[in-house]
Amino acid sequence: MADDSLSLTFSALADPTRREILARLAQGEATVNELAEPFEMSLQAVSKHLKVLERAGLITRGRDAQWRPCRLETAPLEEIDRYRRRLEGRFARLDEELRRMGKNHE
Amino acid sequence: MADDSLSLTFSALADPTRREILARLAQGEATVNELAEPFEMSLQAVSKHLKVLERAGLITRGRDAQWRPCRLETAPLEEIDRYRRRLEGRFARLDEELRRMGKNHE
DNA sequence: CAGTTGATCAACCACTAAGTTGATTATAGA
DNA sequence: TCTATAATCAACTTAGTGGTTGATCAACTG
Repeated sequence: MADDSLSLTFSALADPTRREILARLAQGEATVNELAEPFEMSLQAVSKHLKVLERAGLITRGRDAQWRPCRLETAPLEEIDRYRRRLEGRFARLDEELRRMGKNHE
Repeated sequence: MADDSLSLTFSALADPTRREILARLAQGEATVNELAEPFEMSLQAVSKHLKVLERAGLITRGRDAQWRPCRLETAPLEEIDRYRRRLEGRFARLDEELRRMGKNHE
């Protein structure tokens, strides 16, 4: 996979398990064990998912004794939103262009 | 990879080549050859990328003789935007909650 | 210190993804 | 009909992902 920040973010969000983890973190900080609890998979697997989310900047991890509390970070979400708006914006201008030319682009 | 629609969309967007293709399509329809032209890779590879984008609903393909003109579709972009807003919305309410409780959550 | 708990590291396996080349299909045009 | 062009299909290679288990590290607790 490419390692630019948009690719990392989109790729991190492309997994349902990771999206569930983020949904949980939107309710507040949680430890690895707490995050792993709802899933069938092993703790190690969840730990790997967290590493992916962390690399994408979607979470940060603190330290509290032997716990590593995770928290959601929204900066990458803002970045994908800017990407989307840029793309849709260009497309909208095209749409307008075609309309001005009187073409039927439907 | 999971085959739910959010996963398909995020996964499709996680590749820089595919994002370049979408950027090109935001300027207007294009054929496979036209889309492949800027890239070093083979035509077949680009054709595969288009299949991924099509499966995610990010493009549709028409037919014009032997050409298969591609066009951008924005519905999946709207879906990821709704996802983002939902997630950030929940997070914002948490933020508010913590503020009401007088906690320092920074 | 010994034991327990939280979490990560390491090695491995099965599957998928992204690229290649070569063959094939479909249409246009001489 | 024969050839050229647009695109896809098929088979294969390589590398990466998501999961497993077992070992290890780090910190609290008796």
